Amino acid sequence: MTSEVTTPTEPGQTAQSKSQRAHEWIKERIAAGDLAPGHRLVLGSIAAELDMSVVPVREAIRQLEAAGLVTFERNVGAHVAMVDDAQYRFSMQSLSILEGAATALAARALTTEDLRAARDINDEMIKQLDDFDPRAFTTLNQQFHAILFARCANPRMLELVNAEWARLGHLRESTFSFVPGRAAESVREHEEILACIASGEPLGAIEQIARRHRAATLDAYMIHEHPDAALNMPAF
Amino acid sequence: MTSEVTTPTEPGQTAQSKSQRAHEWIKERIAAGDLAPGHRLVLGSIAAELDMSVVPVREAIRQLEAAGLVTFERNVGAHVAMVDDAQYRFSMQSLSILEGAATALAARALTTEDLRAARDINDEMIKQLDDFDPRAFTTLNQQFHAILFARCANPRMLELVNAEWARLGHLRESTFSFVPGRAAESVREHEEILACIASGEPLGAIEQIARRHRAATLDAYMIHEHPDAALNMPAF
DNA sequence: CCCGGATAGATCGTATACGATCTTCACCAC
DNA sequence: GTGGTGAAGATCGTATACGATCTATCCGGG
Repeated sequence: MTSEVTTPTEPGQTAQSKSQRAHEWIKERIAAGDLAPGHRLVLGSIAAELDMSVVPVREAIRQLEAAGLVTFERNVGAHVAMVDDAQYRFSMQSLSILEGAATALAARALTTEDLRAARDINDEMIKQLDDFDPRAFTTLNQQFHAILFARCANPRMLELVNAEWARLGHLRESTFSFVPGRAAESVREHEEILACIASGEPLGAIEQIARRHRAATLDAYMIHEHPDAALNMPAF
Repeated sequence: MTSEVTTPTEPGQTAQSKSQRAHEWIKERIAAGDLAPGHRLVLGSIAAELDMSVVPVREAIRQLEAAGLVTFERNVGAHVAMVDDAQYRFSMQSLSILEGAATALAARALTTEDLRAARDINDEMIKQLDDFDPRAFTTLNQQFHAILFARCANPRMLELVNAEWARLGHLRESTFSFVPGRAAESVREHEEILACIASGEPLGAIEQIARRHRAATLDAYMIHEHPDAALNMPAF
C-alpha cells in the first residue's frame, strides 16, 4: 500500500490484455504485408514471439477470424485469409456501395477547411504521378477519402467501410500499383467529387459519383488482370 | 483399427469444437431473446451450463465481440451488446443501403418461380394482418427478403446484411410490433418491389425502391418512438 | 447520518499440462 | 515405380490451477 503508484503510464489507458496485444500485432503484420495471404499462423510460434502462452493468441485469432482476416480450421490451424479475385471483386463492389453512401452522408457536414484539406492532398497526389510510388500514393488516397468520410452522419457505416478494408489487408495498394494509368484517372475523379460536394449537388448525385469512382478502380483492375473475362457485375 | 467406424453421424460434418458450440449457443440465445441486451455473461456459469471449461467460452465470446453481438471489458466481463436508439438507427440505415443494393444485384437473376414464391409469402403476410403476431410476421418478412437476396450476384453483400441483422439480435421484430400500421404499408411496398423486378426496371430504380422500403420502416419506428425528435438523417 | 477505507468473495487473465488429431515420411508389398 | 501402412513429430483443443483485478459489504471516523 505504502507508495503504490502502479505507474499508469497514461491516465485513462488501462493496461491492455495480452490477447489484445496479440490481436493488434497480428492485424498490423497482416496490414503491413509481413504476413502474406495464405501464410500459416502457428499458435505456439506467435506465442513465443510475443512472450505469452497460446491461450491469448488463440483468442486473438478467433477474433480475427470473426473479422474475416484469418481462416481457422479445426485441428489444422490458422492461415491469413486468402483473397482470390472473386472475393476481391465482391469486397470492392461492396465498398463502392458503402463508400458512396458514406460520402453522401458526410457531404453536407463538410466544412470549407475539410474541402481544402482534401484538395491539398489530391494536389499532392497529382504531383506524385510522375514519380509514382504505390505505397505513398495509396496512403494519400486513404487520407483523402478519410477526410470525406470523417463527418459521415452514420458512424456505423464508417465501421463497415474500415472493417472491409481491413479484410483486404495489404492488397490496399494493388489497385493502383497494378493498373497503369488508373492513378491519373483517379485524381481527376477526386476533383469531380470535391466539385460536386462544394456546389451542393443532391446527395443522390454525390453518392453515384463516389460509387462510380470506386467501381471504376475495380473495373480497371479486373480488365487489367483478366482482359478476357467478362465483367459479370451489373453496371450499377 | 478392426471395425472402427467412429460413427461420423453425417459424412462431411466433422465434430465441432466446444468453442464453436459455445459460440452458436450464445448466438442463438441472443437471437431468441433469452439473453436480453445488457445481460451479463459470466464465463464460469456458461461453461458450467455447457459442461465445458471457461477457455472455449472465452473464445466464443471474443468472436461474438468481434461480430458486435457482445461487449467485453477487461477484468469486468461480457455483456450482451446494448443497442440504443442511435445505434439502431445507424444500423437500420446501413441495412437500407446494403439491402437496396443487394436486391438490385439479385433482380436480374430471379426466376419466375422465385417471384411467385415471394408473392406467396407476401400474400400470407397480408392474410395475417388482421390477426397480427409480430414474431410470425417478422419470420415471413425475413423469408420474403431472403428470396429476393438469395440470388444476389455478390455473396459478400449478403454476409454483410446477415451480420448486421445478427447485431440487432432479437430487435428484429420491434420494427413491426411497435409501429401500428407499418405492417400494412410494408406489404404494399413488397408488391411494388416485386412489380419493379418483374417488369425489368433499371437496377438503379430497383435499388431506390428497396432502399426506401427499409428506410420507411426506420422512419416509422423513429417517429413512433420519438415523435419530438427531428430525424437527423438526410433524406436519401 | 454520511463517507473513506479495509476485507472477503466473485470473476477475470493466463500459464501449464496433457490428450486428440493431423501431417509427414520412411517402409514394404505388389 | 506405385500405392498402401504405420509410427514419429508437430500442432491443436481443452481442463485445471493460480495470480490479478474488480465489486460488494462492513466498519469506524467525522
